[in-house]
Amino acid sequence: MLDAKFIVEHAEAVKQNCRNRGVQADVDRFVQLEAQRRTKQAEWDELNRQANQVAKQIGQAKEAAQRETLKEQGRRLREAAADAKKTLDAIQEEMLQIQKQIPNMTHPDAPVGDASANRVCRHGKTPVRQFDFQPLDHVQLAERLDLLDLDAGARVAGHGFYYLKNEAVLLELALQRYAVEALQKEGFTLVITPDLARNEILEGIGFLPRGPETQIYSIENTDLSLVATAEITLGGMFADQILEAEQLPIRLAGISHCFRTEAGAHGRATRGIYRVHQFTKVEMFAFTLPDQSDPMLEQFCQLECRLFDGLGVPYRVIDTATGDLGGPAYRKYDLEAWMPGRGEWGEVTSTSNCTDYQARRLGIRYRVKGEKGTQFAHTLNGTAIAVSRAMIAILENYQQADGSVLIPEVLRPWVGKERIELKT
RNA sequence: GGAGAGGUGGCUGAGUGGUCGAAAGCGUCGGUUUGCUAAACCGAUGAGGGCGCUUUUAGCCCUCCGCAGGUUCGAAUCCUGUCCUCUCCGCCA
Repeated sequence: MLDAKFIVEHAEAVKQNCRNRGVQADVDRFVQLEAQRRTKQAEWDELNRQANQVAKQIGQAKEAAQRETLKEQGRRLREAAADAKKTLDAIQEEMLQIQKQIPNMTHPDAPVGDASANRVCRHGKTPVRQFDFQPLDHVQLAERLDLLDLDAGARVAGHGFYYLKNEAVLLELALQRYAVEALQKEGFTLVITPDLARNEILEGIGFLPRGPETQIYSIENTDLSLVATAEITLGGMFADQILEAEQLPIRLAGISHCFRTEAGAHGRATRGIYRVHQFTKVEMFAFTLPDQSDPMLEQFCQLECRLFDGLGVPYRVIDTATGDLGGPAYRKYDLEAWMPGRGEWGEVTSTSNCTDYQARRLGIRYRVKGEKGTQFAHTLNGTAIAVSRAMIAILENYQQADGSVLIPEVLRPWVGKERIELKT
């Protein structure tokens, strides 16, 4: 969420930003409501002040008759105050609805336009491999190597679910271990988060748990949902907390399962485990001071690059265009890995600087010693490893002419072998 | 799941209808003292919003004692709901 005062004072910039991002939000109405809110707020304050004054007099009044008169007066004032409050609440509710639709402001260097304006800003160290045979996609590979059971997944839980088998299980664990150890060396605090969270937290991060378009599975008769990413639970860790400035930045590396309904995504890249309802992800998250968030985004992006360079997977880095940014993001980089079987680049990581947009909703603040008041922290998130997609990239890039798949060297200590052989 | 206790400021913790945004202690910050440090002493020290001022500094008002409602002229205090924490019992990986 943007600050209400900021919206009012920079209405034109906010409107332009909405246009750049292709978002409809009635900024003018918001500005108008803010003026009304102030008036009503003043009215409510004044009525309360009077009522408080009367209440004090009653405490001191000696005569019963005088007390009764004052009581009546107090009653009327409280009623009037309640009315004013009702109007005030209605105004604030309408403002909140608009405010929630307004996306974050955008980094001046982010390309302006829709998804076609996305800018490739760099490539990984590993070159795209030229095959001297027809490469298979991960589904074919997994079938031949007995790594995946999509049929059983569908039978048990429906389309979009899957069983990992044999070396794929080891690969999943190895990828987690690889990411987690790398991040620990970088000084991240390791955490395993809940896989469920309160809807209030989801909303604070910027997910909508309800509605026809929702990506979120919710738990019936509770206010809980399955998390779509550990970003939710990591960001929620400090909800309503006041941090000390010297604690920042705080960097967390969290493991969670991720659950997504993928509503409306049928028919598009649905083959295999590219788009699934459940996967495991190692996620980076940071809470920073405002002037630390830009460099932190670069750091997150570099860490993602290093992880995929280490895996020996070819990738490119996308500086996401305004029209393709999610609401909370100020700037976002995606890593897209080359997936030979699919014959296209596929998103494997995503890192965003959300500035204070999430922190304002979640109440994540910091205090500077010696200064009055508190400020909202900045939050950033970034994928270290999304296991299912990383696994596709590895299987497809490391496949051999004889049908086997080499294990990336960095993962061999955990997989315990250097090659996945065809079963005979 | 059952029974009980409890959620108050950065922390500990007092406060059972009015003068309580809230004692006290700790912590933190500033000052005095001091060769330095410590101790001691003095002072300051919650958040959000509004008015005012606008060069700065004051000043004033409202809201907030987990959260949401209710009773009342008046609620941290009484009532209801809810969330959370702790203890004991049960169950269980």
